[in-house]
Amino acid sequence: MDGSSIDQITSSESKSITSPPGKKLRRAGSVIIDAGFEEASSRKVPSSQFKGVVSQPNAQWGAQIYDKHKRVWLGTFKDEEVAARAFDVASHRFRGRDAAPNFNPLSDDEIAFLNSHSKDEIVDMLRKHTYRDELAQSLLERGDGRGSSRSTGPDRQLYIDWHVTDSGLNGPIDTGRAEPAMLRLFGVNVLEVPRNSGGDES
DNA sequence: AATTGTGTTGAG
DNA sequence: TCAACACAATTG
Repeated sequence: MDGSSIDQITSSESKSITSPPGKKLRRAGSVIIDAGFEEASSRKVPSSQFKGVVSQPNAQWGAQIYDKHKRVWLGTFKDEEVAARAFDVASHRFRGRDAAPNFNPLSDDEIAFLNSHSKDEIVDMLRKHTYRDELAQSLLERGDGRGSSRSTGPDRQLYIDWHVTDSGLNGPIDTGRAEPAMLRLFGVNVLEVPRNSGGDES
């Protein structure tokens, strides 16, 4: 596809945006648990406070949802929150409005995206950790279909930062080029960087 | 060997 | 429906 020069992340010491991808970012507005108690001998992993999230023996987190007496595995995740939101996504897709999400209800855009895919597809995305990108991709290509020609402008690049939003989108978004307005509409911080910067990131 | 995902059980 | 636990299947 676009094998040539994906996105050169210009370092850009701009203060408006936070750290570049690859760095662990702090999340805001999340629930912080206090895992204060631990038994002396038992190595039992602490149970998750989130629905649909189970701890794995390896100190990771698994997400699962039950559909018709059957367990549907949603994959394993490094972060408890991500696993919890994976459940939220699946929950919305499986049970529609009856879903009991761990976090805020999903945005209309995301729900529309969910409804445009089968359960298996959504589960597959979650398990392969590609849901976020698929969702972003879908939203970026949406619209009136008229502004798409302009989005391919080669003289600008977008640096996209992320943070946890109410709509439930998090993680880095890989967009070659897209309409900033579209991204902002989705609650993503977008910084347009002129190409001549060409800095490197540390 | 390490990790993921399933079998299974038991509680709500 | 839900998750804890045990362990088989899978992956590196």
